[in-house]
Amino acid sequence: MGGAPTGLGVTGSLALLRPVRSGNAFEETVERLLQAIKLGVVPYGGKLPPERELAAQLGISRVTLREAIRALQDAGYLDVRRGRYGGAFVVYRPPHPRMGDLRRAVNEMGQSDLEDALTFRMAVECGAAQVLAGARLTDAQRETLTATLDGVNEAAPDDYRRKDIAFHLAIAELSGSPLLAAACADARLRVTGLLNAIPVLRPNIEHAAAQHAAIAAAILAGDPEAARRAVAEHLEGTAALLRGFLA
Amino acid sequence: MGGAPTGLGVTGSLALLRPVRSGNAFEETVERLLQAIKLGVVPYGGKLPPERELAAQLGISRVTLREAIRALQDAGYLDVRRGRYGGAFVVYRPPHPRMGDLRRAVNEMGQSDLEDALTFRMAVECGAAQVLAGARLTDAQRETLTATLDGVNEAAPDDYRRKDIAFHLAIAELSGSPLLAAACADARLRVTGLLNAIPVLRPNIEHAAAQHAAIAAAILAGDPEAARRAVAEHLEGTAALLRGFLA
DNA sequence: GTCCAAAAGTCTGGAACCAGACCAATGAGG
DNA sequence: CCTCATTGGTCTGGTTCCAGACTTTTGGAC
Repeated sequence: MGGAPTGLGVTGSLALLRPVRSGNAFEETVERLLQAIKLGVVPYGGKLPPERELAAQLGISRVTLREAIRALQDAGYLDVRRGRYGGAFVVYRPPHPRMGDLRRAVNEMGQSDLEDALTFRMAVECGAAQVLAGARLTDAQRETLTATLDGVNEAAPDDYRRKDIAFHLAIAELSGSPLLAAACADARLRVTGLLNAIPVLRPNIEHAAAQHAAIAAAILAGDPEAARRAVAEHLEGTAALLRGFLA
Repeated sequence: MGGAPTGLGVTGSLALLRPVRSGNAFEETVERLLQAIKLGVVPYGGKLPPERELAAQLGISRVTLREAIRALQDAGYLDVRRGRYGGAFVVYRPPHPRMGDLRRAVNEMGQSDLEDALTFRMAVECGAAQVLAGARLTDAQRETLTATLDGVNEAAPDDYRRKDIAFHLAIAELSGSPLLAAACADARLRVTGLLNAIPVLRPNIEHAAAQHAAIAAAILAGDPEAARRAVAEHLEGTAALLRGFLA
């Protein structure tokens, strides 16, 4: 095997020579909007930004955006009204989750993709918590953290997921690294569909609440190691649950 | 402003409604290939994969890939030869670094960008090492790790950076999470320009070698905590050096 | 010297996507 | 009731990008 020098070999080339484009602009857009709806970024009854504005934000043409909106309209997620004060309104309530949905959702995703997403999330969220705990926090930062923590604890069941997301993302954003925050958001997105299929039960909430409190406490106490461990423990729980549903 | 309900507010919508396409396929491809060359994924004298294969990996058409290759050829990075045993060969050597270059490079980058990149790198590389140390390693994985470690230690000065990158990326890729590997590669890319501007001196190499050895040992011993700490210590060194050059 | 496989180079038709101009509907406010 | 700003709906021409078939060059193997 003379051949050309292979450099780092497979190592590195896998990461660097990965696909440049995620794929089809239309499908990608549908997926994004669907995530925004299911995550509650745009709540029930809420309105998407005007087409021209949204198209600019997403970096696509209005035509492509409209196709995506049309698809979601046909699928019953959106109600589009024209005229002033019109727009694309969210007409979708997340169904109350059942364990059967979860099993289906987990198996829809490939096993390797699930493992990838869980590993990635574990790494970046632990990293964010550790960084944040190691930083000198301002009063405003401390307040934001406790406020979002309170938000989860006081959330109505229908709002629980949204508040939970807000707490996790707050840690990421407070870390002060936009790159790290984006990575955490991305990681969360990849498991959102699955987490949404987990019923929100009182014991789970209480369990999670204790872990959330531990995370916040460790961060506020400035103990990076404890913060990292607390996040790891928290995420390990849901990760194990999801893994358990693999065929 | 009555308006529509805003959901998670800025949090989340920033991440969700970000651009779907990174931009122009051609430019994106040029950038990628350039990174691969500068990172040493394809070393001096080495050959890029055949066009058809590479196009498939990058998820673009051969036409677009060829345009990118042509641009790099014109810019003097590649030498393209046809016929069997032909291909696109790397004709580029990173210039020998001087401290003046480093100062300039650091200040070219914004302070916040530098801080962001360093934080991000710290988080994801620590995460990767921790994950890898916590996994049950196959013999092949162990061998890959020790082989890349030996690679750094035996590297000629001109080749040191490449081998160093190979070692760091090997840890990321062995973690088994493509997402995490991509994040580590991305993080490394953001500081490559700076690291390349640091002269490779014997004391630095010996210091780094000891830290590399500690990292590998912790991973092979299956001690996630030690692995994480070893990586943190290793990265903290260069991070402090770079921070010292801020205006 | 001839053959052949592997690689770059070329061409074509079509699909996806875009930018921008223009049309149509809607409902609050005068 | 009328006006008008705002929003979705439509159309047109052009650019980018793609999939695949085909051609040419090259150098090792026989």
